[in-house]
Amino acid sequence: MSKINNTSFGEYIKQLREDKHLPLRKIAAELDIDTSTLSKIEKNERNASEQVIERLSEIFEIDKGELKVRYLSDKITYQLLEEKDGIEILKVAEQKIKYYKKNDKH
Amino acid sequence: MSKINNTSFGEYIKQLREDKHLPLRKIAAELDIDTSTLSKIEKNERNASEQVIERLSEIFEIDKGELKVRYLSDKITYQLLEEKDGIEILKVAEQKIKYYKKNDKH
DNA sequence: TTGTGTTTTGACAAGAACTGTCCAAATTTA
DNA sequence: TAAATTTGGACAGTTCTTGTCAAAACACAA
Repeated sequence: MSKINNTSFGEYIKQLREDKHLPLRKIAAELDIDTSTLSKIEKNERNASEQVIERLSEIFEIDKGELKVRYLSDKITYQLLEEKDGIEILKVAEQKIKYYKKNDKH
Repeated sequence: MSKINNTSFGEYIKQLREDKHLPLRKIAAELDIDTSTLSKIEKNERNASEQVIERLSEIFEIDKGELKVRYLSDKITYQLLEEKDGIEILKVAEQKIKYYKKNDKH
């Protein structure tokens, strides 16, 4: 199983930021976004763009792929949380992705 | 593993419709949507609303839950098809959903 | 407590994405 | 060929997302 825990994307980057005792203001400046936007990203109230994710991975020196996994898994979780058959939906999606990858259809 | 094959949602309902030799026009009327909209749904170019999915399940006498699984797994597959770590993202999402369900947090 | 820096919230306009709708072109069927 | 079916493009209306700003709420040292 994966080692990524159940911390949300927002909570995770907030944690990274606080570990380094940096204010939102500073990170937001480095990301070239508004402080309030970053605040909302940390509270999972706004999307993080591809660019923001990339810069975050640089700033905190973490793998970009891992960060994307955290981000996108969060989004999918959110989409399925109210669904009765959430887990089955994921299983079927997994089959489909494997099928498409196998057959080179992207 | 699930028994749902790798047919897309659109292809699937198109198949159901053609098996009964019914024109788009008729089904669209029953769904109370435009013929061209149904055409696009069958080609996966438009979203199917909750209501449309429900009516489709009635018209073709299939389980609504299964139809939703087909529909939503398609959407998720599409979101992840270009991602390098698609499968891992699904695994992490699965953990998260289980975690939330266990802790009753919806 | 006041003052200073930080974080959160709500509002707003601009832009993007999605919807239902119509019509004409293309395709299929008879 | 003619009729029916299917598809594609265009359109306005709506909803959702975005970046931006300013004020409110908060934390906390002096």
